[in-house]
Amino acid sequence: MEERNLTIADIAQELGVSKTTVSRAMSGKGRIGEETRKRVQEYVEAHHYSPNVVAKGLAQNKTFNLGLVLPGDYNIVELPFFQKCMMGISRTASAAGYDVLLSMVTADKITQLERAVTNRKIDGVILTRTLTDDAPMRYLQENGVPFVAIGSTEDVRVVQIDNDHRGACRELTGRLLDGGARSLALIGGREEFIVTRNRQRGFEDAFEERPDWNGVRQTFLNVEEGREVEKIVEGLLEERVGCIVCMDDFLCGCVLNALQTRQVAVPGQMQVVSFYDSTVLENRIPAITSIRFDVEELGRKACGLLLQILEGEAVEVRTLLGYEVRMRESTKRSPRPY
Amino acid sequence: MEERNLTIADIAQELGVSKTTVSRAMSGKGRIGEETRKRVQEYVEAHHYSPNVVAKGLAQNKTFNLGLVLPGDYNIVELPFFQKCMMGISRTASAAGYDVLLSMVTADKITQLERAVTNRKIDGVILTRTLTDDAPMRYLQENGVPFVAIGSTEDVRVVQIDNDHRGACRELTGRLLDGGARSLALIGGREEFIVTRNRQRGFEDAFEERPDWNGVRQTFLNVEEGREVEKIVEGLLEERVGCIVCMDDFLCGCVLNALQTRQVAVPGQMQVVSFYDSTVLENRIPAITSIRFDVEELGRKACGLLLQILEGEAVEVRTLLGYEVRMRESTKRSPRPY
DNA sequence: CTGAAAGCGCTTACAG
DNA sequence: CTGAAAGCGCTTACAG
Repeated sequence: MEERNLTIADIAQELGVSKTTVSRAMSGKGRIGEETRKRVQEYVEAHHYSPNVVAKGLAQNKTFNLGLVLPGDYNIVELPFFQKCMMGISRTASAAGYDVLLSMVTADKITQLERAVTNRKIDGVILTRTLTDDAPMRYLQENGVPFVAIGSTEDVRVVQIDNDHRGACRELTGRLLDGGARSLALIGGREEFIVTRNRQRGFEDAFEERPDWNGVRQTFLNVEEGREVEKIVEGLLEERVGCIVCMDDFLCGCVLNALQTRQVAVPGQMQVVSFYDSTVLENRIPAITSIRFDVEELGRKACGLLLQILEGEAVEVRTLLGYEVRMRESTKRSPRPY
Repeated sequence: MEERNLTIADIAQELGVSKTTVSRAMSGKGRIGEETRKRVQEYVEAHHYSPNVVAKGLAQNKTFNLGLVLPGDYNIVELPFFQKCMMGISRTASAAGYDVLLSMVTADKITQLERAVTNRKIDGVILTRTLTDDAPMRYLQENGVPFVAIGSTEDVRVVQIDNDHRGACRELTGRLLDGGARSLALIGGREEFIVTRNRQRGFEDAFEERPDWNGVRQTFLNVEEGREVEKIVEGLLEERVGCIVCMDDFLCGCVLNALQTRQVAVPGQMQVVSFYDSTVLENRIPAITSIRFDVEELGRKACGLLLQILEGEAVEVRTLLGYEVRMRESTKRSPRPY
């Protein structure tokens, strides 16, 4: 308890030096005698002194807080993503002496973010996803707040970091085509999420790379509910589509349910893949072919970028992280093709 | 941008009053002339002045930050709970002029929490779950940091708030028994989570209330993986158990998968219920009978309690929130009992 | 009702 | 290499 009230002035007095000296001994800035530094450091350690970061911040016009913007809407499938992101971010921040301040925003309300900025509680911000019409991003730009976006955006002024969703989807789709898929359907979520568009592009890239492929493909976007998926799947079965590509594990789960209800065997009668590998499908049988990203690493790097920016260092505007395609049972070449 | 640099001194000078007066006009503390106050307030609004909360904090020895402790381990089923909690907490905090600082802890590492406390970045803490051997809780107590725990604990000194898991499980189990269940099994997660124990107690309460009930019941705790569930279900089928009670939706999902694989009809041949209603099972067919809590409300109230404590108000040490039992198809009385 | 001054716990030119 | 002093942007006894 007592340590909590120990101040730099106490130490200075105790050691018979000035506050300036103590400050310098701790920060390492400014010239200071080796011996003096040691004396101070020993005292500090012995008494478990730790500086008041808030006061330090006030003097330096910094807060040592990073703002983390999280969507407040509930979408179960994305939750593991955000949690892992948070983990990576908060670890990296912690290691650099920063803490993470939370701002939850919804499509129409970014007041929590505004508060944090207005109250000067943060030095910079990490956005955890990008939208086509991105209110938080706009706000930060207008107010000159440094930030990095997890996700992609065409605005070349924003420092952004993302997994290569397009490349990943291109490769996965390519494998399906090369594996003999003749008719396939893509089911995706909201188009306002830029990641949705990138996945779609990757899907299409694969066809463009194979001009000789002749088959049928169709795309359903902005699909959000299980009911919609149900309808779509029903239609696809009538049209004898043989492969369903889902943009995320929630949609994939719905597709699997719909197929199960209708007694359609996977992969026997229908191949199914997901463009995102969360734990939602973990216990599914058969195991689902999908793409895996290292999300915690994404969080760590995003935070690292922001930290660099805050240090005044120049950073790459665009960072693209890798992916891993995991082929599993749901796309095993079917013994009796549909 | 300019507003961001506006200080109380600027306003004082501009208005020809002292900083003291400006400060008082804003805080409402201390006597001040109605006219002066109005002048200041008008200026403040016109120029979008907003005080530097950090400086204010330094002067008042407060931070206006609340620490939020979240588990860093990944458990998909609990994620919606924590997200909703966060939402409720951050909204309430925001409304009261506080921000939320994140600390992710794991079973063996609470360094992020320690950092936040040591750095004097927070005024109080909210714990989002309780454990039998709770390291974060112990740390906070030892360091005299005010906190409230979401969840229950026997330590009567800690301000705690929880949904009535025990009562909810008692009622749900009771309904199953009254509905004619003759042999049932309880499958639950880690015993170190106090919520697990409370659910188990509620389960047992129901039997004690019905001394005439004669049937078979068994309990499996510390079940964590799909494989384990598989084994258990297999055994239960051999023993002709007719009702499986799952402590959470993850376990329930595993149970359903196992039953499906073995072509066991729900509820026809087996009744299944879950003690926690997340969105994980949302699209399951049949719909699963379970218990529903208002988690965002839980977060709001927890935050409200902490805020009261910080204001020096006395609060109820123990708050118990309600629940809702949702009877669904998975427990419809079977037409041809097993 | 209002203000000058000291203080919150740090940092950092500036001078020595 | 070290220190006195001013400053970060607020609040708050104390005096008037």
